[in-house]
Amino acid sequence: MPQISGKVAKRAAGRPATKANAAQEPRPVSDKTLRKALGYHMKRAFNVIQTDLSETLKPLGLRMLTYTALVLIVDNPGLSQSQLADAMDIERPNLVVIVDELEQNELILRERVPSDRRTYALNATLAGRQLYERAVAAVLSHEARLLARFDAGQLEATKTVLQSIRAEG
Amino acid sequence: MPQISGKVAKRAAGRPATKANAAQEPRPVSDKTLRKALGYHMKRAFNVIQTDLSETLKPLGLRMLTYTALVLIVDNPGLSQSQLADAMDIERPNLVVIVDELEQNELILRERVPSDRRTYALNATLAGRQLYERAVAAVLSHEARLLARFDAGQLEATKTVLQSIRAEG
DNA sequence: CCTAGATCGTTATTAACTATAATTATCATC
DNA sequence: GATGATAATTATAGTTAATAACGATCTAGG
Repeated sequence: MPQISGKVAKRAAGRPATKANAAQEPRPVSDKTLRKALGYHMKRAFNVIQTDLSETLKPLGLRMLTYTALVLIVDNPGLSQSQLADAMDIERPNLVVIVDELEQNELILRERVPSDRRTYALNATLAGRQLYERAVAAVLSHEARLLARFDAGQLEATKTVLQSIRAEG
Repeated sequence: MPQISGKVAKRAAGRPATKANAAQEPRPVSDKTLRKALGYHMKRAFNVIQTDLSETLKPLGLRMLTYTALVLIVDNPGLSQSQLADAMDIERPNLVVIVDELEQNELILRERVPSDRRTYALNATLAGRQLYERAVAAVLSHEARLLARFDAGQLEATKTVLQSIRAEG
């Protein structure tokens, strides 16, 4: 899942520029057509953010999906796996292993609810809530550093666009 | 790869609201903590755009990766697989099957270059260039429809932020 | 009551994308 | 000419996503 970035720079730096290859100097690959689409920029930017996020979470023993699930469980105590899967936009079968992992790490509990014995009420343990605090702080501070150079107006416009794209579906 | 979206709406719509469940009406799941991070909005927005893109490309027999590769090959005739992999930010081994697929569909050619017989010069066929035209037009018009409601300033700010994120790595 | 249909969590399976190590052929350099 | 680097490839494994199907349970209509 972590994606390597910045290879173009590595390539460009590592050229000895001898007489032999001076002629066919590897001209940088043009992405003039791709860059007309916002989705292209979004994929590249998302790769960067996702890699950064993964490295932030790794020392805490979390991945992006387990982080997302843990945060939603802490913020919404007692929710069901179906609700959680809906909130995460993933299929119910794929959530099972995520909840399994959180449960095995004793970060959450699957509790039976008497009124509907088909469902589990998901609740975080104390350790889960403590990890939540550390993980959320780490994620936000990491991202703040990554976005430090932008002004609030730019970020607000970006957030607005991204949110509205999501809303339309 | 296409991700289902809009499930929350489906769920909310399908409730009969009888006496029994009126009490524990499924309150919408709160993402108040997650939404503090721009990466969260980016993932959701990217899912929407990616799903839209995949559906746009499917009738043309392309996926996101084969589309990206085809566009870069048409725009950069004769480039090598290493250059292409670098431009796409994927590992060289993973590019092989993509180039295989484009070649089997007779959209591109792997041509030996005499000056360096280790590399292939990738070039699009006539069919490849024709499909390129149709695919690029389809992608841009689809995205234009998806982004129609935003003004140019918002989109420009978004593009600037996304590009700079990518540049920093 | 009680049967039919729906929902919840689950298993199994498949496909797509990503990442790493190792191999072969070729090139560059000393 | 030997040594090391590069290009493409093979093999492999890990992660994520999508679908079908099942048992248990709930809901609704007769």
